[in-house]
Amino acid sequence: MGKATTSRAGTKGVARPERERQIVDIAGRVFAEHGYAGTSLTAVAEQAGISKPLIYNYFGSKEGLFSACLTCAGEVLVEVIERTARLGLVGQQRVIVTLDQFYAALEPRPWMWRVFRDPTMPATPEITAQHDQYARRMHAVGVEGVRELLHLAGNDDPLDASAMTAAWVNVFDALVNWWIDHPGESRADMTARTIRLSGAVFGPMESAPPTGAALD
Amino acid sequence: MGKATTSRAGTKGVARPERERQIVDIAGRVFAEHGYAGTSLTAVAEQAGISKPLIYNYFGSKEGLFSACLTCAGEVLVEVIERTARLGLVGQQRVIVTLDQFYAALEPRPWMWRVFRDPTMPATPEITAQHDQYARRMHAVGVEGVRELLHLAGNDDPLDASAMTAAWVNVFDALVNWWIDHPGESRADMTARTIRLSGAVFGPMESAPPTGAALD
DNA sequence: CCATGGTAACTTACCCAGAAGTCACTTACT
DNA sequence: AGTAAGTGACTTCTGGGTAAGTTACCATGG
Repeated sequence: MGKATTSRAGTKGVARPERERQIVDIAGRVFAEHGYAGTSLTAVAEQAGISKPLIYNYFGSKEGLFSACLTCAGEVLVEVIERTARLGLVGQQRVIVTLDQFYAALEPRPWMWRVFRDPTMPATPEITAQHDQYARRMHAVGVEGVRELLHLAGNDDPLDASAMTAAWVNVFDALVNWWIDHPGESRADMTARTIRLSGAVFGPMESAPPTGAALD
Repeated sequence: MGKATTSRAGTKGVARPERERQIVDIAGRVFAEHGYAGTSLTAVAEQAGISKPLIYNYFGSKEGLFSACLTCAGEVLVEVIERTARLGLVGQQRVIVTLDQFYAALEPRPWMWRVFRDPTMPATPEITAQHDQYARRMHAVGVEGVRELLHLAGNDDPLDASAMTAAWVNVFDALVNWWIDHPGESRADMTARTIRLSGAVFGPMESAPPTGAALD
């Protein structure tokens, strides 16, 4: 017969790396929904079906857990934007292809975007430095495209380029969040929508950009 | 001689309505900087030079205080966007004038925008309902302008209009936040910048829109 | 084929700082 | 004297973080 104690301690047969991935994925979802400041690790542990100390065992602190989520998000997002930039597309085509690639990257883990842009993330030097590193790389790619666009309009003001880059990033933000709020829409739906909206703003394109499976 | 007790209780000659306005203004700043979840009323009381119980006396709870800030922000923002819409401008002119009016409204209290868009605001029915009410009114005005623009491009898809409205709101968000992060720029600077950027995207305008003191 | 011990995966039960919220009280103005 | 403005000092509770222990798995030696 079993002991009188009904302790549920002991391994469940899940290896550390796999468990870490699972915790990061669930924590990312919760951070994205409530923000870093509004998230309690007790809630994360509950949703993951484990106990709080295991999180501390693996990640050291709440901030450490957030840092792991941020790394996951930052690596993916930077990779997408830098790879897309290397395609050498310009103007409208570049916008559409970049968004299409973002949708593809975010499809499995939409929380990454909101975690990366969480305004309540801890203001410690470590997190700030980590975020800045990714943000700078993304901003560099964005500002390069924007400067090109502004130059065509005869504008070389660096502050204008900075403001416009911020605006563009927020357009991405809006479309990604709109997508998260409309779970019925597939990635292909969103890309088609992006093309229609872009056409309404900039006018129609000369040639269709390469999207979807053509690049994945 | 004074008593041995150096109690600092007693009125300071500030009437309740004035004190309430002052508390809302300071709380708004703190909420905007750290988010609702990251803000402690002790810190707010400290910055206001009063004690915490006075806040509870006047606002009942942390949520009540946030609600007061939200009311302040919502009323102002809705008023601006609805009043501007009534001017009957269209397209590029409408965008520029609306932004110009937003800058003017936010100049004295820039925190209003961030409080209105705080992702960590309490998820209680009261706050949610209050925020939704303002958000719906603003969205309605925005979607009307966007639908018109899309209709000119031969697009009447309501989901497209919804997504594009979200994108536009976030462009506003980006420019307002950019402004908050660049305190050296005056409202006139920002409006001039808006006009340059709008021209680069849409092409130059036929006639100059009425901005600045012309409408205030 | 079984005991035995080492280790990795896990949990229960706790500590403690800080923040929400309250009570009884004090002071100043009219 | 009455009332509005205001506070010090509490209670309560949540949430980050920890100490110490429990259970399962897996290697070895008999």
